[in-house]
Amino acid sequence: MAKKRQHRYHHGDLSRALLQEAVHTIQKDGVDALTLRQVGSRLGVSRTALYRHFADKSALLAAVAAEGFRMLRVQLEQAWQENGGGTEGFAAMGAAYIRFAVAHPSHYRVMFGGYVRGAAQGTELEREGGAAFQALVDAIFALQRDGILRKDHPLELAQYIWAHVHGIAMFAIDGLLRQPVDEVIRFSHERMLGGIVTAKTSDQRPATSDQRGVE
Amino acid sequence: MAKKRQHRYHHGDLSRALLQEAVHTIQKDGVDALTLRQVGSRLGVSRTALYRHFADKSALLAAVAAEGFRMLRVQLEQAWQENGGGTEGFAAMGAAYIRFAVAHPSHYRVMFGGYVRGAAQGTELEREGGAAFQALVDAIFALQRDGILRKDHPLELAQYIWAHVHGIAMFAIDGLLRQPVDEVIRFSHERMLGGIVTAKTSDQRPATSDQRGVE
DNA sequence: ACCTGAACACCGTTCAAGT
DNA sequence: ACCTGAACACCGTTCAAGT
Repeated sequence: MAKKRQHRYHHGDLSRALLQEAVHTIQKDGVDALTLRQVGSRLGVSRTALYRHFADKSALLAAVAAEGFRMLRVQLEQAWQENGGGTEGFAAMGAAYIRFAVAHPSHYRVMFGGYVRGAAQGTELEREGGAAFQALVDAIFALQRDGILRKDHPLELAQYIWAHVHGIAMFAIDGLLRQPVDEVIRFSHERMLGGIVTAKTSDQRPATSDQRGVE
Repeated sequence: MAKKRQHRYHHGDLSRALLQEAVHTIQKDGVDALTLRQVGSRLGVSRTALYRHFADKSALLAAVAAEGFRMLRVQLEQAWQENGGGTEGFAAMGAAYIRFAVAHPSHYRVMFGGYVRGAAQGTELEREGGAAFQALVDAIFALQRDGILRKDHPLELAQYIWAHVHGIAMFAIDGLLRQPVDEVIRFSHERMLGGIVTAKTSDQRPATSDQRGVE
């Protein structure tokens, strides 16, 4: 519709606009279709204007990923707190994770697509990613303290749980889930807590010596 | 190394050579660094020779993914059978999955990197991917029949398990695992079977919040 | 500071032409 | 059938130059 050409400099927050436009493009056509030139021209800006705000293309993608981790962390913390922690909060957190991925697939794909390999030392991305993971670790601490979860090494347990929701999230995004996502969330939560072996009527589990070998 | 220029046509199986060279490049420099021109020139072949064997770049990647799924399926079936099925076979299968991903990260990344979106209808890729998944479903059928696993909907259960090993595999490939991969495999298998809730059925509240992981 | 056009060294893909 | 070089329409990135 013949967007009027701006001969003035880009007014507001170009950095933010570039980020949004990149996310929008990835959402619509995939990350491989993202070109800096098109992002610029969509915004009525020169194709090199972007370099005033991002070092290069991978820096733009790193910014997308960092934003994604920040949004994810907020969702996770919110889900935990609004449900008062505990088993309820844990379930809500898992659901929030998967729903975030489904709601923001382009962010999610960039976050875990390996586009951000080398750029991850001491950057905003690393910080935000670590903070999101920490939100889960904190929840696990609390659940262990309250005797709800096993007293495994918290980091190992967090990794176990994160890997699972990550796998579900990726399948959901890729359209590989055969059941509705809410059903998968429910099933996953239940089986994650209780395991997948046949439910014994008498006793719970064989005796795996009360304490696991430390370290 | 001044590879002698071949003025004759490429002798043997160019299709196979292209595939191998592509995998090698992805392994070394990542999938974004893969260029058809370089693959051709590495093989001492014109940069358009590839189009006699693959429709385009995404077809080449689809072939990499299909090969990956075929190799994975073989590994899974072998692990299951060589361990005589049952709980042992199941554990071996999970370990084989993760070890495959670690041993062939470039295949694995292409298999699940979303590079193969649209091209997946009725193709070799879809067939191979389906066959690999079926190997897991077959094992689950057997485990349910033998009363080892809960009688959940097999597909749902297979998806639950696959999502988990997939998540672990991705983390392993991305270098995000904080523990040795074999330890993660052991831990995952144990918790997947038995769940993550506190094992104690009797009351017993001994825990005075023992040593937390000091990370 | 922030933006610009021109230029460089690349891409994937097509196509008429060779053997 | 299989391979080739030239050509087309793109890229990311750099840089001297504008305001």
